[in-house]
Amino acid sequence: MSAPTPLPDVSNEPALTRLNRLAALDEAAQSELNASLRRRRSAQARREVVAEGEVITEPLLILRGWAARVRVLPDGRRQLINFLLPGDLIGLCRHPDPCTASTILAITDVQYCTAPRGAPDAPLGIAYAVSRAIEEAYLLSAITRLGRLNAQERLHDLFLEVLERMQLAGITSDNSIPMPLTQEVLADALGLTSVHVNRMIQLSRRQGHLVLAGGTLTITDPDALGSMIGRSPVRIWGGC
Amino acid sequence: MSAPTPLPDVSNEPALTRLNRLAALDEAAQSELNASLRRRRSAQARREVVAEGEVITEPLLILRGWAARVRVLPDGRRQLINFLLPGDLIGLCRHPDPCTASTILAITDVQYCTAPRGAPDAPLGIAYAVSRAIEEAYLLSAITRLGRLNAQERLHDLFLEVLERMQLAGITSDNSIPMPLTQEVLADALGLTSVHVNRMIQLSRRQGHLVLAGGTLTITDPDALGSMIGRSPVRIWGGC
DNA sequence: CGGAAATTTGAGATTGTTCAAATATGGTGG
DNA sequence: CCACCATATTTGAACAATCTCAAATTTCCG
Repeated sequence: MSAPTPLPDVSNEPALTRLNRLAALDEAAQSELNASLRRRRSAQARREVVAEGEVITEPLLILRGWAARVRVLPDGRRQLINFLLPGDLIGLCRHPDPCTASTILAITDVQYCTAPRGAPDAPLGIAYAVSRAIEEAYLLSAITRLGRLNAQERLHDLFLEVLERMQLAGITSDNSIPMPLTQEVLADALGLTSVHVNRMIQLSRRQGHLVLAGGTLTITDPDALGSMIGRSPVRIWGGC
Repeated sequence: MSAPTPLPDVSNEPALTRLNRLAALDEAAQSELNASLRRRRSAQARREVVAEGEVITEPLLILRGWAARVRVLPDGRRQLINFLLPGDLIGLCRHPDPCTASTILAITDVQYCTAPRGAPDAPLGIAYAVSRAIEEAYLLSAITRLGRLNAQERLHDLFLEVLERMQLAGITSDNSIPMPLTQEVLADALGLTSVHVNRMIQLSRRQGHLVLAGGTLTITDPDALGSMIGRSPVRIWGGC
């Protein structure tokens, strides 16, 4: 009954699931990825994965956990620019890159590996390109979030973004996701105070928008919540 | 004494100045650009250059005036995501691009043209890549600006960004720039109210940080102002 | 069971908003 | 050159959102 060796195990590696959805990976890509996956490194929570100004020699692929691109002001104020989830890439610099003055910080314990080189036209390269484009779209969303949404809306918008991204990576299929973020970390991402984040979470709980307990976040009705703030999911193949 | 015909006239086209500084353009690139430049189109202030969701078939190059990428919420709130100045490119999509749900709005009258194709390794393609990278760096800055700076700091930070970019395009060499933006437009870029923007401008005037009158902005001491908010100019060749 | 970290609560201080009106400013036609 | 209009800036005062600072509580982990 023993079947021939199947394709490399993609079943439970969110990073593979995600890349595979961005562009159908061929066998070459799969095996390169699997080779990389085996040489995984890890970073402890609160440690820097890539320090500010450090020259990234190779792009990295997040496998497990949450990291974030963070910028710190001289007086200590801190802004989390974006979260990096399994399947996200770091330092994919297409060309001479103005060395982005930002640090990559492990929010939880993080596992990552070197992202195998992908020729621009190979499936892997296409997946990378799509990934970059998606990342940029989320950056634009973050600007609108911080500029024009109020505290509660910001919270909802961020939670919806994370849900959407987790679903893409196959980490969840329903409306629940792991939520290891401290209210303080959330505050630094939302441009708010942790005290105020706390109050907004409680408000949203009372209103039945979400359930947040025991490290799990459930969003009652993502579509309804999204339409309240004019949020449309980031589309993967929008044309262009 | 008549010299041989010089290279195409780059002397007073900010877009050429900028691209030429991002990557030394060879004669081929110069002449392609000049050909494009001659077929310039224009858009009136307050008109859309590219409507939301519209498929961009060709990348565009801004030649004169100010445009902005803008996102509008269902209830009318508006966020200007970034400004597009002479030499900036629109719709440089490297690959399948999640059709960015944002509109390009002409803030002033704008002249633009089709950006000539640039092979990835040709000088033009390199200039485009650097341009993209710079744009992304400014997006990250915008997130920090909106998330962690207060009203007056946001104003200063934005003004410094624009000054920096205008200098790169050779539009100004001192610390003065044209400032055609309405306080209302500034407010939409800064995530503030036009009333509050007004008050912050007056405050900065009183403190001697800037002079703003007659459509011209002068920043008294850019370096000093920048260091007050931990702002470091975006570097063009940061390694990587 | 302890202790450190995270969440929650309260009350007052700030910052930024809202609404409305007053005052420039710039461009246009006469 | 002036009067006039539309648009942009400026001002005031009340209000709302968010922050700050401290002090409980609760939760998590060993």
